[in-house]
Amino acid sequence: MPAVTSAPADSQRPDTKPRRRVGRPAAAVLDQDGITAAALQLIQKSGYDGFTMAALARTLNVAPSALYNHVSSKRDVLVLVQDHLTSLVDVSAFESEPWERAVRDWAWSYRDVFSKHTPLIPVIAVLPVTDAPKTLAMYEAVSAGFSRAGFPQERIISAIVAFESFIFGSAYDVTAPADIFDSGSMAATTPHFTSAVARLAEQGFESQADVAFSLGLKALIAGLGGFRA
Amino acid sequence: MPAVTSAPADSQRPDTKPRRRVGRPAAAVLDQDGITAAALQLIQKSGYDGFTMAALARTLNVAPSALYNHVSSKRDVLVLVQDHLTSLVDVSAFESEPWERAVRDWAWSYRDVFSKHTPLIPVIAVLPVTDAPKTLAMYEAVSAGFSRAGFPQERIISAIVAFESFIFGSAYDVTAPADIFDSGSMAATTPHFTSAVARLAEQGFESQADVAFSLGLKALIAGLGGFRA
DNA sequence: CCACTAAATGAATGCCGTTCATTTAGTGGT
DNA sequence: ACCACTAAATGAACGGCATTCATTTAGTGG
Repeated sequence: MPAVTSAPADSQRPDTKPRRRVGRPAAAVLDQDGITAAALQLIQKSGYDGFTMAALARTLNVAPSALYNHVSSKRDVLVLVQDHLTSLVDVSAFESEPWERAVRDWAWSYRDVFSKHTPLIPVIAVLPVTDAPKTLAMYEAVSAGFSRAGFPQERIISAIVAFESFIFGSAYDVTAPADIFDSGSMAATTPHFTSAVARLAEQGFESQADVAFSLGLKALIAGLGGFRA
Repeated sequence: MPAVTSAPADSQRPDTKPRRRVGRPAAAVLDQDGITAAALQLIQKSGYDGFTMAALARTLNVAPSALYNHVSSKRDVLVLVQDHLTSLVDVSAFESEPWERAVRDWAWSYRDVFSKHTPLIPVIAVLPVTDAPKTLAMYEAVSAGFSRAGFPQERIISAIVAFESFIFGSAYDVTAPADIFDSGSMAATTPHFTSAVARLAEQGFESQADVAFSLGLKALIAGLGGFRA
């Protein structure tokens, strides 16, 4: 028993409104690059909450379903955006600077890019590199830098993964509210923690996230750098 | 003009089915602990995709809307689960072992717990500690350990945050597919990376994620441990 | 005993991603 | 010049989701 939505069957030629375009347009309106660019713009304007297939389609003056001729899911769009963003990560220092400085610059740049795009982190973290050519290019540049710096081949990937893990985790920190560690009414029962938080706050100019990132990064560079021949 | 859904108005007392219970039950069926336990069970059985308010309600033999008497949103439930899971993280070594070993045990335990719950990471990472008492308790235990080990007060929080960032990032790695670094058809254009991947694979027994985690953790412990008085 | 409240129901709402039959404008082959 | 084919659009569905709300009812405290 189908629910009849009662479209009046008596309209012979309704033409109450000028028929909208349907069918193949003069030239293709959409392609993956256009979709990626529009997605990025939309995300910047409306955030990841406002990033819907419907909203994306609207900015492209197209029906939502049209997107699916060029992309197979919303996740696909996120992968495209991710890959584009990764191409913005600065790996140039690997070709001019000593390893320590190169890693440091790369790590900061990487963190800064994705701290504005943390919803992509779960996507990147498990994405096969095959699906993201620009990401693969970044890895190549970094691997080459590690290799040139004298890293033993069999440690390179592990070291990069360690850096990346730290970078992704730190990207979240950037977005955390400033008072995240305020223990409020529980302060009395957590004396060590509460005092440590107070001590940090009372002398902190720099952003908390930046201090922690700087500290950890230095440790990783010193520790992992020790593997070089 | 409300859309009339045409319920036949002629049924005086339909009683086609025995009326379901409605109204206040003998005793409250739900509370936050019960919801948390059920949520955790459901997540373990059906994963985070299968974790719906409707599904959760079903396992509790309750209408979905009933949950909202005890919890204000789905995110709330996730916070409850997160806090419970954090109480499973082992901090006991801070009371018996030297700092290096204690941090190591804590970090592995922390990573292992959340590698099975990565969808919670975006939640934890930005959650004020006030909203999660057991999480706060973990921080207290860890802060106390750092303090006892001679860490300067104003570095404690930053050091913990650095560890945590690394831990969260590494939790994602655990869930990544084994062939995530297979460069496929692009292998020719990424020689350094491809060879490094091959070298790692050819000698690797241990899980890739574990190797990277172990390496990075050692570096962080060595580097950050240097701050102790 | 009665007013009040906590706690349940189920119907409705408004999104969301995705699918599908259908339409149409170019394109390549004969 | 025609025609078969295809790429690319449309809009109407669909099913699922979190959440809201009026309503009902069983205990509870004064």
